Amino acid sequence: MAGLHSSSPSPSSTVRQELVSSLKKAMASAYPEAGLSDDELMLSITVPQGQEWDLSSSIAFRLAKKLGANPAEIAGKLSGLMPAGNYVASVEATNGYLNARLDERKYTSLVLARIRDEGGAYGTSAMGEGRKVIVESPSANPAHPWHVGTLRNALLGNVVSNLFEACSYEAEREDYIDDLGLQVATALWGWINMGDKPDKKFDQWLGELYVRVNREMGQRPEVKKQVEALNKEMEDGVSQQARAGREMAERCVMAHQQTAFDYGIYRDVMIWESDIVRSHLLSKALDISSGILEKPSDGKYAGAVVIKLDRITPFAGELAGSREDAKVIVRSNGTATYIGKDFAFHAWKFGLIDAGFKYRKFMDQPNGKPIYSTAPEGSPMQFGNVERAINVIGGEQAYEQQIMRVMFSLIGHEEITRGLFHLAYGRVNIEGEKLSARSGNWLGDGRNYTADDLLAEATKRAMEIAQKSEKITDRQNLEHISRAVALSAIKFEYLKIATEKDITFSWQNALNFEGNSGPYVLYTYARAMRILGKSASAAAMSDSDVSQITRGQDFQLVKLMGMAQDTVEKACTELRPSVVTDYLLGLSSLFSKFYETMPVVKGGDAKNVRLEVVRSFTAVASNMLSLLGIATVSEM
RNA sequence: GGGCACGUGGUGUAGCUUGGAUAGCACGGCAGCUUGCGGAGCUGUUGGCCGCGGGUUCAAAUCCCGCCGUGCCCGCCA
Repeated sequence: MAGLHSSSPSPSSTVRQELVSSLKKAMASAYPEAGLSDDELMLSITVPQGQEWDLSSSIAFRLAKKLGANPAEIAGKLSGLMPAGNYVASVEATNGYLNARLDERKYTSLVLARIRDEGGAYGTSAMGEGRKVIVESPSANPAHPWHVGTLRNALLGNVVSNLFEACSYEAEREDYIDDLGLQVATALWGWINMGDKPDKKFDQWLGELYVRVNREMGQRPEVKKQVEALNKEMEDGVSQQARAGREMAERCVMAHQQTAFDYGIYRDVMIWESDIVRSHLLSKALDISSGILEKPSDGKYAGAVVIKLDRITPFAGELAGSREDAKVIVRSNGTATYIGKDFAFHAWKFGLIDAGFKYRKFMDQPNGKPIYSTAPEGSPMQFGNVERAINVIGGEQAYEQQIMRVMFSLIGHEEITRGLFHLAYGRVNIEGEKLSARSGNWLGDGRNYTADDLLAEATKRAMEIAQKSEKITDRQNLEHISRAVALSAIKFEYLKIATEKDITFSWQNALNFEGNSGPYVLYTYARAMRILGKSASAAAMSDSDVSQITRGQDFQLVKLMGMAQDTVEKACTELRPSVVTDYLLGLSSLFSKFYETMPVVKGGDAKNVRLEVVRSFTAVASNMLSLLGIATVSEM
């Protein structure tokens, strides 16, 4: 049976290792003085673009520099000293490159056997064994629905967590709920004073109310004053207003969770801002950082607790870009600023201070696991206390995140600075306009720029196409299929764009199901499933069947399938979901070319091995898709 | 004023961390491919001073320096 994780090196890295040791031997014999490390050898190996060779090393160029010799000559000499190995069939020198050809039969056997044996675990890694990481996402304001920008955060957080888990880390999916602050006070003022009753999904209703109150505040200064007063009252945690605010926020978060569930996004724990305040985490954080803080008795910052920026800039020169000379941690009225609270919160995450949080079950999730939540009354549980934390937060907050990291260094906890990573993602704009929850430009004409409306629109579009499909035998299942296709389109569209880049949202792109898209990958998968369905026999492939593998599209596909684990490790290390989308597009495209040119069911002697390649493709594609939170369909 | 991020065919993008042999892919345009395992596909074609200028190197989209453009940030808001 397949284990939960693969503990062996990938087929691809197995053959690269083989090439490295062969290179090493050749160099030891020809150029004992070269002194290149294994890492340098490994890094010199690439997969060449052309189809002629399978692996290539540029190490001769590096050696040439060291020895003052001609690269072509060196490569020629080395290749003469590199005999065929287990998987590497031959090595030749071309223009200074060392080009290796794999034994396609042996290598195909290796890859196909690994996929067959490991099944759902194929592509996973033991890289993070025994390590725990917190992923904080999406931390949406509980005053309005998820808009198309919030969705980017939620999808990124989900995939990054999946990647960590695929690499054997324990990932704690955590959502920070800011139920205090002006945005909640604003919505609460509307809830109390405008007398409306919720007549639609609560977050949508509340968001529309929130926009109206913001307009009201712009016109009536007294409303603004009342909202600010409400904001202060909420912070005490015990007043009627504070309880009303929490209750409203909880209803909004429940509605957010409905959206999350629709998108197949789950989490482990919610940490509420009001519980952080209640826990007096701040004073504990101030205790451990007193050495770097000051409380000026006069001047601009009189009565506040601040950190002087000249303490920080020697460690992070880029923070010199401030007009101010200090950052306020605690306001003169005694309440913490955003940075203050976040610093305290992260001291808790890393186990530096104990919050004494109490937790209760917040709600059940469709994946069968409950979400826990901090709460005024509850029981202690084990959350937090990690050595690594990823904050999925918009790039516009880079400055504050950076200050926080430097603060940990300054109080002697360099390891926290190293373990804390800000996964900064680019903005999601709508038609060149900055998306703003407050202004209400997420409210569209007919369809809103919300995660809910996006999914509804995409599902509608998928349904239109599915209804025309003659391939869907299970007509009862149209709804399910359309939903899956729609989700694949949306998720893929977001995740394929490099995290740091800004996105301009357009309905046309969001509803495009062709080309480099999720539906394209699903379509390819469905065709593969059809081929498997057409061949009744699932006879195991034999050694003689492998001899039918050619050096054409079949072997190209096998080679790419051999790189699944490398892809997952790279995506996890670099926190880049687009590494996985790229891989899937390449895989699907190669598979399409493969079945277009090489008959499977009518493949004659090659039928068995080609069927095994098709089976393997479905396994690899489905494993990689599930990392992106995308479910497959067997017909569409 | 300063800081950070981004700049790749008409459009959207991959590659940049770790320099390497013709810069991948999609959309759009044009021309084809279904009595074949599924046309949400496949094939061919069109289109690129990799923002600009220097530098390092045998070799630069990739590294360094300087510009330019766009976005974001520099609050006792979050």
